[in-house]
Amino acid sequence: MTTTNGGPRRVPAEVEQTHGNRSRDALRAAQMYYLQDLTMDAIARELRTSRSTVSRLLSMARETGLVQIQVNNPSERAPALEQQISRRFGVEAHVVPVADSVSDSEVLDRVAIQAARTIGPLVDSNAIIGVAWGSTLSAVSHHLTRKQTHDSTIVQLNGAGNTQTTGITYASEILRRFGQAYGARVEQFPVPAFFDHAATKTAMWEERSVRRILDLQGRMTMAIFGVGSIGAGIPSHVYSGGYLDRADLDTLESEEVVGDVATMFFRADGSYSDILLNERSTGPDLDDLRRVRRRICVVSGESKINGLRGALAAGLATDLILDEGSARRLVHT
Amino acid sequence: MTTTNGGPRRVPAEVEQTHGNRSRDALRAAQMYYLQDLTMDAIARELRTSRSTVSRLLSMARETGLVQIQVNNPSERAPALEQQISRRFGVEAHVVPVADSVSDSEVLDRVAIQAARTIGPLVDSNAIIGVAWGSTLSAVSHHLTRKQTHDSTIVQLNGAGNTQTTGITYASEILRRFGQAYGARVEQFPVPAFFDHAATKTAMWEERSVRRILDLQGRMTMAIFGVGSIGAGIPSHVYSGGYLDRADLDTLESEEVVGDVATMFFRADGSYSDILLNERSTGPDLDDLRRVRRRICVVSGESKINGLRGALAAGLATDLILDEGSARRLVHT
DNA sequence: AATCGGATTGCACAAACGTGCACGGACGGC
DNA sequence: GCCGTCCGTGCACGTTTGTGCAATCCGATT
Repeated sequence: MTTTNGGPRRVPAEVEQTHGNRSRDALRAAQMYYLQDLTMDAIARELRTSRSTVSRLLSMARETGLVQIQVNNPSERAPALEQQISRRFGVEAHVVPVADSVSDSEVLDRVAIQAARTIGPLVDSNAIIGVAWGSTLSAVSHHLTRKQTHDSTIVQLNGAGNTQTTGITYASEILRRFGQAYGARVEQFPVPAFFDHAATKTAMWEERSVRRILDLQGRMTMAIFGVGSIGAGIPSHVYSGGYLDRADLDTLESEEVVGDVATMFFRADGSYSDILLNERSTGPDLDDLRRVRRRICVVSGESKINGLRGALAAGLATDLILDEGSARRLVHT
Repeated sequence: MTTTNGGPRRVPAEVEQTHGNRSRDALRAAQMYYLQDLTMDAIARELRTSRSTVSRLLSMARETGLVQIQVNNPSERAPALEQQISRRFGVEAHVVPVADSVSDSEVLDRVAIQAARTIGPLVDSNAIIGVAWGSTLSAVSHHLTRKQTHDSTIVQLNGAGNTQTTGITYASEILRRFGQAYGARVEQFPVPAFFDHAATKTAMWEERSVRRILDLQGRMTMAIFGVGSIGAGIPSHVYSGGYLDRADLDTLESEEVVGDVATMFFRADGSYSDILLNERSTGPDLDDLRRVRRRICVVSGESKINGLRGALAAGLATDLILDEGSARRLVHT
């Protein structure tokens, strides 16, 4: 029992204490609210505080991962869409329900929230998690729920520098959020997205600082990425953000590239071995990527469908999280 | 779903549909509410229904186990009480936070709710779960959350008949609820709680119908029980419900019995091997009980503390769920 | 065809909840 | 010691949610 009697809050002991009390209260409140179905009002009385404080304790408990809410659609009857996708493409599908009427940006946001909550339970201690960057991953990173792990590492999948901005704060912001959410070390990959000359890449790849990252990547237990798509709709970050020049884009087109994962490109049939630009890209070799045990692909918006098809054909993902509209287009054509 | 054949249950694809829609909607709603943080109002619009329906869909989703809410107090800093109990008694302790001011019956209720939710995640497919009876278990059985499993069995731990009532509806009601919650078969144990003569028990124990139950009990993967306590406070069901006569009670006292689990008695030091009444009791041999992998003991109210001490000394439980007041008394004396 | 009963819906109201705001104590720099 | 800053609190308000009730739907029975 650690309540002060009625009067003002004394606690001459340390900040430790105060903090401890707060988080202990959060746990108590969470148990009473979620496990015993008391109202916040009742909890407030037992905790000798105000209802608003209880409300805040509870949101803290949720945010810090003290409370975890899972939604199962267990084997019994996974919605038809997910089953079809699973069968046809050999991935575990998580379809995010979204009515057709909502705007693209809202779809992204909602896919991101659900992706973050789906990923959470999959993160283990001692994990090495590769994370790409891009608008999708950025959105996801904003909604991660905290989960304490030991000895986990977040490693950047591909360089982010480009000719106009360093792009690094953008990517590192994403990584930082992941690291913070899971209490993990963060390893950035301080190279441009693309080298101008393949030879430079070859040279850099021999540098020990780079090899350290490559080594980490080689030992990834999980990778999280979106897809870029060429063609219909809005071009993704990579195609419009100053990473590639006109000539590069033309080359891609003539090579029938449909999209990319972590700035490594592929065709509609899933082939990628002889695409020139990949020689200069800093993304992970896709053969290597495919050896990672858990590879989570997050996709929002139907404009990405072409890229997604290619990525699936290439077998890049084990898990696919996408909005309902895209899911439907994926199977119905 | 063990309905009598020829019942009103038709399922001409029509109901299938409707029912399917409803449960699919519940899943969608749950995802949108718990995974995407939409308000019920917004969900109602996307589902083209009213907000109240969404509210009901969500409570259905919770009740049927579609949504699972866990509260972790992970290794980090398990509350001091739980750690102390774990260390001193070698059980995993789950302390239910309850202010001192609330009434005994409310304590029981809240312990029961939290126990039910704690047990839920531990139930697996192919489980054989032994369940005792008594006021504690009855309370727990009222709050179980549904969880679909395959090939699980609920087996009654000890007979429930007595000289005045058959006591069977009471016990079977508890079992039925467990079975329903986990989609499990229910195996009753149709014998009295105590035989009048030990010899009758010996004879009955050779009957094949009884052996079938004993065999199941021998293969239990989990056992759930409360404790009875002799001495302070209100006597538990067993001691007041017409199961034992005056002579029995006197004998127990002279043998220094402090409590029971599933009508098998023990002393404060945990010994039980030479207690006469156990020869006539239909509860599981405590040596056998101790071989069960997971043995969950639910205790509410400080009057049970004596019995609980004995049960812990006898090593009957692997997991202990109890209210905060009892937990405190357990360690502080 | 008429009717019955159970299940499901939306409405309306009350209860429960989240959050901007202002207050007050604790801490640290000056 | 004094003041600015930060953090946690309770209050008040608007929003969100649960639920009793009556209306309605749908299949089943007579």
